[in-house]
Amino acid sequence: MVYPCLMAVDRDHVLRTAAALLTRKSTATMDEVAKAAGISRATLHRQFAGRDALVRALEALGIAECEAALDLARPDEGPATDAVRRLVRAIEPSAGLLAFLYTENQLFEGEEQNAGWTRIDDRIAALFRRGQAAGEFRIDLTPAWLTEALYGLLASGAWAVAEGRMAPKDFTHMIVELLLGGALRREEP
Amino acid sequence: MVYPCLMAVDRDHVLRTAAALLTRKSTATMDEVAKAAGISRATLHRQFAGRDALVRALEALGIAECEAALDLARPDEGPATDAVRRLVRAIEPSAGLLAFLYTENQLFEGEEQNAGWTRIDDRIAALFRRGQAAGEFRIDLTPAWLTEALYGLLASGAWAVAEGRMAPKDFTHMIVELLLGGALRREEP
DNA sequence: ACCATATGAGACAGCAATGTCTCACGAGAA
DNA sequence: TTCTCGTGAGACATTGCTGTCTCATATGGT
Repeated sequence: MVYPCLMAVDRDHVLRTAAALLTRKSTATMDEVAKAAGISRATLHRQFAGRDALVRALEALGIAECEAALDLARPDEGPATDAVRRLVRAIEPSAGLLAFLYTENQLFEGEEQNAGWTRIDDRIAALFRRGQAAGEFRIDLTPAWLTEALYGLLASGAWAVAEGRMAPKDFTHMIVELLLGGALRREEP
Repeated sequence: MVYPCLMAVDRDHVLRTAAALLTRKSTATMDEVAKAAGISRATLHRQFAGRDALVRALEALGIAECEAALDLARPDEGPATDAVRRLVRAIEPSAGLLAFLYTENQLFEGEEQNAGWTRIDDRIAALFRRGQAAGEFRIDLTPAWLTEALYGLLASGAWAVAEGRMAPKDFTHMIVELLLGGALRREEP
């Protein structure tokens, strides 16, 4: 019997290595990506038709991880505040990849973006909208902007951690507290 | 009499055009930059030795505009809350350029970054620290993170406006309210 | 042992952008 | 007019990355 393709595991490894590298250096060469993954450029090119295909695959990975994080966070259950905290916590391992894709997406200006992002945007925006409807969140900040801001804060946090300006363990707390509570000190109750 | 160089005004025009273009398309060619500025590639090359020099000049411009915005915002006067609002308002016209440089800075990973950014970081962090000392801001979010988050929100806001997902007039309000107040609805006093 | 398949190494051409050059044109000063 | 200087247009070589190819090797199943 022939097992024609056990590249699946390798493919995932390459993808994650590439994600880690491109997060740090978004202009890394195919050669650098290959070296980082411990394979030759030829093999890299066999698995991903070209740099474009690699980025697309990373995009698909990012989308899948976001969806998985959303599923894990149960955004429809309990207080929206807690759901947001669960979401950030679940999405933390993917934050670096997300930060890369967030800036890379600026390149896709002409073309239509992957429908997966729309789905994710909608699910996150729905969470914020639910929080507004429940009276937890203020209504003068639109769900779309809160979603956008969440992406921005995730990217900022990922970079801050990557460059050693923030301790990894503070990631979730810093993002959630700023996003939800803001910088202002609350009045004592 | 000979007037050897009235390129100063042109240089500024080219710089601002390049900033506007690179904000939208960060991989724009020297040729595209030149065409956008209404000059030939040769002239562009005469004013900026190369693409690197152009980006450096844009960085200097961004630093100068940030410093000017900080001066204008008087970060040491009055409540820190108001100072932050003044700062965001003053920095709004430069937000696009800032967003470009914010992502471009990820490229300078190896080299030391321009000292100007350190100065600006320090001034903004000092503002947040002052707010903390005055009891306006909570102390569990570090000034460094608040500074980083401000950059991230400025970039997110600039992109949201550029892509039509946010009205330009909402820019300052959305950023300041989220940064200071957060998404949570405040208890009625 | 034998065969199949994936891999690594490297050669190769193509391409896009860069940086440098020359030259002709035109506006402005003398 | 005449001279000068900045400019635009384009040619040119160079560079770095890409994508494709071949071939030798190693690994793993039969």
